[in-house]
Amino acid sequence: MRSGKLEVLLWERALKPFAGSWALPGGLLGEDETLEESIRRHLAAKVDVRGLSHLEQLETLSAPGRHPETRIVATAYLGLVPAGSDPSIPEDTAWHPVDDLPELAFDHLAAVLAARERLRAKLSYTNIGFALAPPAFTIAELRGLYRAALGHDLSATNLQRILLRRALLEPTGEQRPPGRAGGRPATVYRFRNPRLEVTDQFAVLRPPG
Amino acid sequence: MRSGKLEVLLWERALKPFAGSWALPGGLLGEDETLEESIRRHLAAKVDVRGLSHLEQLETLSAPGRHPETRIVATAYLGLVPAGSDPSIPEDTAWHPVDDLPELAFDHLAAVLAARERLRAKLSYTNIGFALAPPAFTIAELRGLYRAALGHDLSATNLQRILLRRALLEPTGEQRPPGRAGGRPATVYRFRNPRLEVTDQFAVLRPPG
DNA sequence: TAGGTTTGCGACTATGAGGCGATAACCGCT
DNA sequence: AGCGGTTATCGCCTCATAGTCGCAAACCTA
Repeated sequence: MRSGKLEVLLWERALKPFAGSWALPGGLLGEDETLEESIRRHLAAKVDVRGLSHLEQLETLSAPGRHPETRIVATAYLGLVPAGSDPSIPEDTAWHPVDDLPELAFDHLAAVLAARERLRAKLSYTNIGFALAPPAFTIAELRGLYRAALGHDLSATNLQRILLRRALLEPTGEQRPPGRAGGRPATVYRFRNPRLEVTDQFAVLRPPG
Repeated sequence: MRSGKLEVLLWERALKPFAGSWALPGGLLGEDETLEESIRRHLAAKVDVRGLSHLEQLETLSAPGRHPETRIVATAYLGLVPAGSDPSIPEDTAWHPVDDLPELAFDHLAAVLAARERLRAKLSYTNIGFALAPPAFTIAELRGLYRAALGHDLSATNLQRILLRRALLEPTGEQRPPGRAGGRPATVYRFRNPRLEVTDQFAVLRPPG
């Protein structure tokens, strides 16, 4: 989450094939590592992986022609970084809004779209917001994150009640002072559990109206 | 679904490694095929794949030691066959109840458990029942399938209303005559759409009481 | 025709999402 | 100090849907 938008870290390819196109970070699987270890290893070459708040497997892409030269089967992962953390990234990488992507190499567009779908679905029935949110936040700030990730607006009242009822949030005890225009100070919350947790409620978060 | 239980087709390994253990059907990915094509090809060697009512990718298993001799990364798929269809299978394969599995080769137990979880979850928010049910059925029969797949009982009244409200079922117009003991004849239903369809309702089907 | 059995359906309850307005708690300005 | 403006929070209401219960429908056998 950067400046109110859901963004993805892309890497500009210098070599053929797809030179000049943007690609997801990744690389070849080593002899003695799992896929997740491999993802973390390749990602560590680009960003500080300690900032990674969540990592989960998506689907495996296997179309024979997906790489124009050799046969490569790729497994896509969804990795999340909390909002506000601004890790330094190399020259050849950049954040791109998911809603306004450049031309992507290979079938990486499918992977990005699958990732967004997975994220949207899990926002409704898990506590995956913890991976998107900073350590502490107000309801209004959290609403902004959910709005950007879900792609539609939602009621702050409703969001607060749902997350509190599911016991996913807890107040830190602190308050956020109001801005210039005044207003009641907002209570600061944090996610109770910093690991993925599935709710027994499956109700989707809907747009108002 | 066989005799009221959720079962999985396994293949008894003759060769090492894991000789004598049971394994999921499958095989190596060919040079010019997708994973799904490969699954269908290997499956065709065991059963009539035309009976396959659903096929979807699960997760990709990549632990370096999962094969004791070579390095093999495997992608697990969930395939479903409608109840009542009894395809002929070779000598070295057999159906095993998912709740009472023999010793499985490699990490195939993890794949089977993941498949069962995926199926249970999708029964609640998709029409995946179509892949488990025969072409036509009564509510009581469908309830039996759901009970076996979900692992718990559920109310026939509730199941009927939910599936009808979501417009997943439609009556065929026929009726099933009652058995020996009598009783009101049951209306026969079928699934409206023979392809996977995600409901906007995410409520989980709960056990009674 | 009486009694038993299974299915179907309508009425009721419970729960949680979503909407709306009142109130709380701050600001800046007069 | 008082007042209008602003933002956050909370309580109450409505609505949709899941789940429960019991009765009526429609069949059987004796």
